[in-house]
Amino acid sequence: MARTPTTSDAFNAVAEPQRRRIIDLLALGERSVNDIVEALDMRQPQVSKHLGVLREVGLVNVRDEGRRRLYSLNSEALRPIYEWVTPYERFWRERYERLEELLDRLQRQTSGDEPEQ
Amino acid sequence: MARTPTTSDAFNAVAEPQRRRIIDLLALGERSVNDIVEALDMRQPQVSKHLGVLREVGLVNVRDEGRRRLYSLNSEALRPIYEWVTPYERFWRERYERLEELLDRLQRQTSGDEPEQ
DNA sequence: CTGACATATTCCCATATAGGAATATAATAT
DNA sequence: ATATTATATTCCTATATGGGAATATGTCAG
Repeated sequence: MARTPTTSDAFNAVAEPQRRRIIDLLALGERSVNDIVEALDMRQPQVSKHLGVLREVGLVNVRDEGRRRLYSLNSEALRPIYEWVTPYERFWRERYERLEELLDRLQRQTSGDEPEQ
Repeated sequence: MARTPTTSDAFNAVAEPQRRRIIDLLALGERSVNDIVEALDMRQPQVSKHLGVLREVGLVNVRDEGRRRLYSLNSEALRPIYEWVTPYERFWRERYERLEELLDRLQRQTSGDEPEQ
């Protein structure tokens, strides 16, 4: 079998850095293809292709306005990623808290009986 | 150019569903390759290969114990994903809150002057 | 209708998968 | 030393990618 296709889910669609840039831009509001091309300094065909992938996994919506096509973000589609990764946050947070506590203890332990330098 | 390599960052490493399963398992604690093979019902070589990718992007640590190799999760490496996706949560949360508010208003509006059925 | 603008599609290619199968390497036990 | 167990690596193949370049499609203006 080959690698999981980019269009198979949000995880794969978002793995490509350029597509994350597009998403980050669309977070600011609706944009035409050309807006994206200029803002991100990419070639038009590649932007269209990336948008195609994003559309296929439901990450963006499209709306026709004259001869332009306005793309907007559908943030809901990011939810599976958010929900998968969020539980892991407690691991490094806990570690951080333990570190803080440790530093605190060291601080108290050394204050007063150590000559400052 | 080809697709962004799986070993280029956590985003790409994690795009593969089997690798997420491995991560989810390691979240429970250190595991040997064979533990993973059995728990996830995968072939040993594929597990080793997936672990290689995860190792390369720093998502797991290894420790030798006799003839076994114990892999553990390094959740810190998930942080870039967490930090990228988290800001988007407010989008759907806001939408949800607006919906709640709307339902609340409708509730108040209809209560009392509508025959129950 | 024609030209100009906006977007999508097609063709090409180098590259990298993920899994299967087989085998290599490593460590331990006897 | 040899067998056994645990893990890694190699070779294979079908498949898909992302970018470049060129072109097709669509839509408006005059």
